[in-house]
Amino acid sequence: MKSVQPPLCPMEALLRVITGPWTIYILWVLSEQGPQRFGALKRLVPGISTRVLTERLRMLEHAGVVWREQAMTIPPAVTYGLTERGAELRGVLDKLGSIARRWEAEGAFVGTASAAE
Amino acid sequence: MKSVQPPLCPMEALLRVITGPWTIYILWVLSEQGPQRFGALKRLVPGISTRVLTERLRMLEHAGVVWREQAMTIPPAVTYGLTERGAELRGVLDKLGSIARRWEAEGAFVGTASAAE
DNA sequence: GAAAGTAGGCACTTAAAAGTAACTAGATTA
DNA sequence: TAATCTAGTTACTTTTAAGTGCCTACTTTC
Repeated sequence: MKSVQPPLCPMEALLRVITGPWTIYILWVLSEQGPQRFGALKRLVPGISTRVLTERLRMLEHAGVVWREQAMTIPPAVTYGLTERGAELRGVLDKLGSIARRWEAEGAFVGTASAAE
Repeated sequence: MKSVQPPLCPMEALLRVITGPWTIYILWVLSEQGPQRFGALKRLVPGISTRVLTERLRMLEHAGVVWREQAMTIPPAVTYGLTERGAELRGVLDKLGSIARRWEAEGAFVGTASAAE
């Protein structure tokens, strides 16, 4: 038995890609700091577990939002960066971000969760 | 012991508002069909449980995205609709939606989950 | 010869989110 | 008199996601 879930929207699919606790943060870092290696990325997203970071990167890669480049050297070096699609996404996310900041200033998120504490 | 969670972004806060399985769907319905009463809304979002619908509406109301109007009649009649903030949100969501549709056409979400099955 | 560094994989546990179902109140209708 | 309608609430269960820690392979460095 599976949950019902709204079926239609491609939007749901997109949101399922960009949401989840750390995803936007990762995209943000890749966008601001440029392409990063796995370890560096992990350090730049403090608190994330390898497991989740790996999973998110796989998912983003699969959706074509980030690219992955593996150098077959012996301590393997893997680098991740934003694709064109990722950049495109960032455009909208920036707009969303400016709304978010304004709303925050207006106090929209006060008790919504993730407030202080 | 609490989970760490990325602290900074107001964006995370906003995304926490608009995500969750049914939220956008609800916003979409309110945007397309206009203000609706609770029961009608539930019928327009097939498969959702009262529990989740209530919770989402409370959260959206709290964030100032939807308004709630209760007529104190005896079978109580409660109506929900989009606020100005909700309309503003819809603007961006539309953009995100057009990206989503394009990406879908390009096959971005094929194995991302929520694909056919 | 031992330790460290890279990019994860795998198994196990825990916590959060969602589903399910039963229940409320008072007027109206059959 | 009993059932129905509205807009939920509450308790309980299930599902899903996330966190934690341990393990690998090979080379270079100490």
